[in-house]
Amino acid sequence: MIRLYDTMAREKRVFEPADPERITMYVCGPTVYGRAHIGNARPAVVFDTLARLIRHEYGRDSLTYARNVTDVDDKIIAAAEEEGVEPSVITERYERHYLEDMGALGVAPPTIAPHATQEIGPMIAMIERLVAGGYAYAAQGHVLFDVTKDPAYGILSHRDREQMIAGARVEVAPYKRDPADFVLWKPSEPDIIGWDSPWGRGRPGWHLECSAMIATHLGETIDIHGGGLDLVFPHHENEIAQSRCAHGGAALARFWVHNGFVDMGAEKMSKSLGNIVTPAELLGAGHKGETLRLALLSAHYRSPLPWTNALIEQSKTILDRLYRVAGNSEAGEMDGQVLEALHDDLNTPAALTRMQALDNPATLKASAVLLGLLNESGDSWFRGGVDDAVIERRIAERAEAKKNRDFATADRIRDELKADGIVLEDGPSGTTWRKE
RNA sequence: GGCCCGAUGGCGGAGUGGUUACGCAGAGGACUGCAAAUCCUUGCACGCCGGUUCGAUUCCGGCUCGGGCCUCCA
Repeated sequence: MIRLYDTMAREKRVFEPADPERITMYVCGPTVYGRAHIGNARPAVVFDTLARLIRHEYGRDSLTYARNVTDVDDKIIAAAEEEGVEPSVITERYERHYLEDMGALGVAPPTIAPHATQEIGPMIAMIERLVAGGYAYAAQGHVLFDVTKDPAYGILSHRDREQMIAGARVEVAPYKRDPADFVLWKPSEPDIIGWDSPWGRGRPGWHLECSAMIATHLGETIDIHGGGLDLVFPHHENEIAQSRCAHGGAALARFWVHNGFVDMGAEKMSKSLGNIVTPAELLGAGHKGETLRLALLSAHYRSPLPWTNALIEQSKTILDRLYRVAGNSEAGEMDGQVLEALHDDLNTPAALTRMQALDNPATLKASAVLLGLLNESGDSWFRGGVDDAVIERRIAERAEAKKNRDFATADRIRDELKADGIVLEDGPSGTTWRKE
């Protein structure tokens, strides 16, 4: 029995899918205009872990997990202009990087990865439905959602219209009837990417993309909608409004799950604040993807996660220890307490704590799979990619020196290997080695 | 200004109305030629003020501080 915290209900609820044979989950994916940072990686890792848990619980093929790619967006257009290339050059490049980076973190590809530019038809159809229903209006080439027509507007973020208006810090566009109205379709200048529509040539608004793709690929009401906490308002609130109004009041999602931020210092990591660290940089610096994944899972997914070098180093230490226990064992029986922790709103820190107490290699290995950890053999983790013949020869030389009680030579050999990132360990049955 | 979240030891981080997990780092010890790894031992915390209670870190209220959203944002 899985329990999940539902942002809309503001409490943990027992997760019961509408159809256990076909569970649906949608998570807001990347806007591909730049390299993903660690903060972007958190939802990918968190929802990948949730997907693993659901599949373990309900069966390999029970879950349809969609994570979209936003490949039409003003930031993409700006990046393309800056480089003097077509937007597709930008989006293809950064989508490729995104998949590489997430793959390194052990994030499996979602079942479906819909691209906004491939779904323009259904988006236009959805806007037409909203206009026909009186929920949206066209003005100056734009189509806007009329929030006054949706009495439920604000149910996710728990704020009413007066509050939104009172807090508005942005100038209200002149074509809006109500300050809280938001764009479904916006006009494109002739030199900007766009598609023909009943309202002229233009492009879809961001919020609408997700609503349309969800309806197309997963249905009107899905089991879980996920994303970062910063998407609650306005993005998800707007998705809800669009989808409910286009679908006769059907709820968009039965569970709303949001992850907290990765913090740098006291602030959230974000591109606009300029305080980002990317998986690519960290991997380039020699950190392993699994280390970063463990670091991302070391706090509960709803808590802020302070990102520091110490965290990365601690994660590596823990992973080394887990690999020492797991060794080259095959996966066996899963540990009940690890599973129990994950069932309780994906309590990965508690699961990791329990994993560190396990001494059965097969059990540890099987349990780690749920967190996407211990994907390698112990040999591969500690020795992979190194020419062992060279090292074995040096170990033999050192053994000879030790036999002659020539510890100076023995220590010199050990130091030299250390400088190459190889650690020697003298055990009762001889010397073994591992990568640092 | 509005709405929301959080505050646990040097760091990370669970959890609980009644002996305050666990990990990392630190200290001491065993082992080692010395290390490393491993094992043992160990010091260190529940923001402040009230309230409820036999008893609160845990529940309630206030305060302080921090963070988030209200604009693109994972």
